[in-house]
Amino acid sequence: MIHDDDKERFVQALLGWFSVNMRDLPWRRDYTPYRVWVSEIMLQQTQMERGVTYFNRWMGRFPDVAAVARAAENDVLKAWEGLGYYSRARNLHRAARLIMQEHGGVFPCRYEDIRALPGVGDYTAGAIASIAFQQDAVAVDANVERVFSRLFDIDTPIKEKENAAFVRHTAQSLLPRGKARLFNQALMELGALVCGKKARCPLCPVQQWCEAFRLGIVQERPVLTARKSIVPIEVATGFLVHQGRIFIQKRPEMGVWAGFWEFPGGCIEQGETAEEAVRREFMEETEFDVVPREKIAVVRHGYTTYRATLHCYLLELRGGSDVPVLHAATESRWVRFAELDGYTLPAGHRKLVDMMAGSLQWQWLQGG
DNA sequence: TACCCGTGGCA
DNA sequence: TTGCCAAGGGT
Repeated sequence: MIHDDDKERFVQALLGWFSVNMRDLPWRRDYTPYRVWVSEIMLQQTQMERGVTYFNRWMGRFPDVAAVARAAENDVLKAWEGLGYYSRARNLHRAARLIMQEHGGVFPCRYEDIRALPGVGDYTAGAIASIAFQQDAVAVDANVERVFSRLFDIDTPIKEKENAAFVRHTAQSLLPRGKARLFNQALMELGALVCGKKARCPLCPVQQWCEAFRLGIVQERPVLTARKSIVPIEVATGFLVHQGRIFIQKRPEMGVWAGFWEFPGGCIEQGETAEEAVRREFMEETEFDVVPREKIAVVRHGYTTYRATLHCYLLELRGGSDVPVLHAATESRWVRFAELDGYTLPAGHRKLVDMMAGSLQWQWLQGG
């Protein structure tokens, strides 16, 4: 428990710990609004190490808001390829153009204006306002919720509305004026480095205020709500090769991987072999009559609530036209292997391309 | 308000 | 292998 007359000591312990243990991250070099914004969007639901890799590459490509606004959406998505949750990239792009048009190219500093940007919710608005502009705003993410669920031994699901409100209110009451940049980051850093899923209580600077620690039930907090279970699926897909070129199609603008390019394919149904499935899927999606010549790879990858196993084939046209009738795409192309680099693909399909590119056996295909 | 939206690391 | 989940937001 943190009593009113104890708040200052708690904050000092937390900030003192942070000043010693904060990680050296690229966006902590200088807290320009643009860099803070991009880092916050990139880190949503993303592991730190991957975020850093994409962040550095992104800054090389888009050094400022204007550079993002100037870019075509395809180039923005290409820079985001492999990171997932691609609406983040689309919203970043929209927001950049909005900042150029509505804010004269200057990143807005008013909380309401930041919050109004597409892709910016309560957490991100608070993070940008506090970290970039030193405003006294809270930034409650899953780290902070976990830390508070233990400090205050919250014994009901942390995602419940009342609990979220309590965490937000409590964070606000603890927030030291003028130090929100440090305080918010310290709380999140504590959740990431010490008070993680597996708690490392001996390292904790605020252990003496932790109710769950006192009760010996740290590992029972936070109380989680049931997640949607992961569904394993078997998928058939592959390279349809014709005159040295590979068939790709562009996915619809709605749903998963909106607007991404892909190789046709789909789920293997009950009682069906992978070869039968890939033939059926090509027929349904393109009206191509294809024949599998060879199995070229098995790729595993997860997305949203699925864990997919991709059975990948080298396919040929059995006959007829090389002009598809598209039923699951807005556009299609026949491209050389090397040209695939320029298209934005779902991670599983990109993985397949990378595997083929790295294999001596398929050099003839790459030369085509 | 549930549900959708990706991905790879880790135990 | 399988489940869990990492600096959430939009609808």
